[in-house]
Amino acid sequence: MNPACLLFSLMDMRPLVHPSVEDVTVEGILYALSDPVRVAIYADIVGQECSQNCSSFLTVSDKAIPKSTLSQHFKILREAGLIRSERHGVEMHNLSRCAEVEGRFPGLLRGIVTAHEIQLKDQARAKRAAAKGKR
Amino acid sequence: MNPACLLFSLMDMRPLVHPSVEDVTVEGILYALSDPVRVAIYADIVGQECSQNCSSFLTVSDKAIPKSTLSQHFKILREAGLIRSERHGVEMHNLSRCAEVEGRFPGLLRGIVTAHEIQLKDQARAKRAAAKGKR
DNA sequence: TTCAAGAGTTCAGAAAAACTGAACAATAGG
DNA sequence: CCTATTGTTCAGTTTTTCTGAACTCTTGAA
Repeated sequence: MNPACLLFSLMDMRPLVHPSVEDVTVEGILYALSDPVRVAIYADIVGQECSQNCSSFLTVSDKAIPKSTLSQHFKILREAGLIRSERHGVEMHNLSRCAEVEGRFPGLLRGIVTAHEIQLKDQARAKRAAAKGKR
Repeated sequence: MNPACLLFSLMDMRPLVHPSVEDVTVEGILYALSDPVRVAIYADIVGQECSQNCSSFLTVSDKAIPKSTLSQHFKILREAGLIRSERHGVEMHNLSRCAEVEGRFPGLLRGIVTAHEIQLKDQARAKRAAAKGKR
């Protein structure tokens, strides 16, 4: 048994599970980011300089997300190795592990985040065009 | 109604659905490639010079896949915009649309395929190390 | 110490999605 | 026409995801 796990179980704490970089899988990353809500959350965390707590995502792209669902989304992002979550008092700080993942899979996350940005811009442009066509 | 669709419906054929490049989504691509079987199929199609039919994947990485399941996997890859399928007589030829997707999302597919290759190499190395430890 | 409020997690039932055997279509070659 | 081959569709089963309710843990005030 891992000494850290033993310590944590003796202390009756449930530490958050973070895979080590070598245990991160491509499938896990792709699966985690194949959900619109999760990729929006991840893009936000990557884009922000300071870490974000979970509840700041109770509404993502004009859609209300129940906090139990949000908790699952964060768990999936965390266990895919995409983010690191740390308790700070009553709330959680989430920060991206993109540097680590970049070391193992160069170009992967950059490609995904860039593609996501391109898609957002295209959607915004299409929306403007549709609005212009109506009036 | 799209004239091509009308023609096809009059002819009672069911053409395969291929989204145009601008309708391809990041989520769709990530979802399609988040499955081990599908990413293996896709990597194979990308790697091969000539197009492959579906049944050549009835066993993927030492695992037998029912052909109904395989048909669904190909449908998902196709409707994500990752491959183009063409009937040639009784069988289907599948070829990659990576050049088109590269035009819309530069670096995305390269990053994913490269990451997949890195992971395969790491797994092979870990396997060799485990075998060496045993004997 | 006790109480209340806030952030997140866990659980279990409901809803949605994936898997797959069986039946089916479509084609090529006898 | 008959058969073999390739792939699709359908429906029932299995698996996964979603989410409201109850719960834990921490902070801060009384």
